[in-house]
Amino acid sequence: MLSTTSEYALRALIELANVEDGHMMFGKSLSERAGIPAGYLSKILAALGRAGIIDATRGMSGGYQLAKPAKDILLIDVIEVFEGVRSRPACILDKNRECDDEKPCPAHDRFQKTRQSYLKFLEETSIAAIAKRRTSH
Amino acid sequence: MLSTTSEYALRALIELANVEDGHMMFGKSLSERAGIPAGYLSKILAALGRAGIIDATRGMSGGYQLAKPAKDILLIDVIEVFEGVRSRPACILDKNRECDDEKPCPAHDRFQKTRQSYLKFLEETSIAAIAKRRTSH
DNA sequence: AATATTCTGGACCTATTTGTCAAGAACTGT
DNA sequence: ACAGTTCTTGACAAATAGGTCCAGAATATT
Repeated sequence: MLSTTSEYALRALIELANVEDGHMMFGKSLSERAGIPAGYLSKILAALGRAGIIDATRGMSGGYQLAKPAKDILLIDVIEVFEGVRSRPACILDKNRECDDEKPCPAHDRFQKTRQSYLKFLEETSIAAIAKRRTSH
Repeated sequence: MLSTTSEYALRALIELANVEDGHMMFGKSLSERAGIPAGYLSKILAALGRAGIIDATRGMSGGYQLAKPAKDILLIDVIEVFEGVRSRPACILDKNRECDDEKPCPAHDRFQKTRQSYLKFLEETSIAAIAKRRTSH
């Protein structure tokens, strides 16, 4: 469904959403808690940083934190960082094709409902919504 | 969503479903009509043959044909040939995890509806259902 | 039987994804 | 300023997916 990289990114952001406001989490802890190879995670976090989704600080009292409230980070925002235009579900028979009501592929009608459901999930679900601990009390 | 290989397989089977009953289609024609590299398609068709989904005959009047009625070939049957246990939509946060109502991941509830919709689509849609021309009249 | 045709299967190649590693930059506390 | 820490970046390695090619097996026609 999602690439391994996107799964990693979401899991890391969920961990960060569960950190107390104003506090940071080290890459090492994040890696252990989310079950992600530390070296690879550092590249994912760097990309999320460039995208303005998280902030990073170096040094002893550094670490990572969300750059904005978890409720303002949507799943689609995260996935787009890593999968670009392929983030939104496309034609089930050809991911490079435009497939809509005007130019439907033969499976368009049958797949439509699932596609809409998935698209809605990605576009309307925030990190806050899927993090266990609520950041706002 | 699907791997390129699975998309190719579905497109090829749709073409075969639209062939007149009892007739065969050459790999060359299939490759052109479905827009699939001929050399790669031959491996995909060989796998579908070993899985009992299509039959192949060599020689001048040979080619490929469905091994059973298109209505009896479900999308999940095709995809399983190439993606194995990863065919069914799994946990959105970890494709290697068991994620169900007993041991839900934090996103389980929100993703549930989409997951069920996609699973149903794969398990209840046949090649006949998405081939333009109906094979049974 | 010879020939032309088509599928089969293995070897091989290329691109992408995932993962590793280390040097260097940035930050903090002493 | 220095030492200790943490993030950043680029080079590189491993694994997987996608694709090419061709010798050989099977089939039908002559």
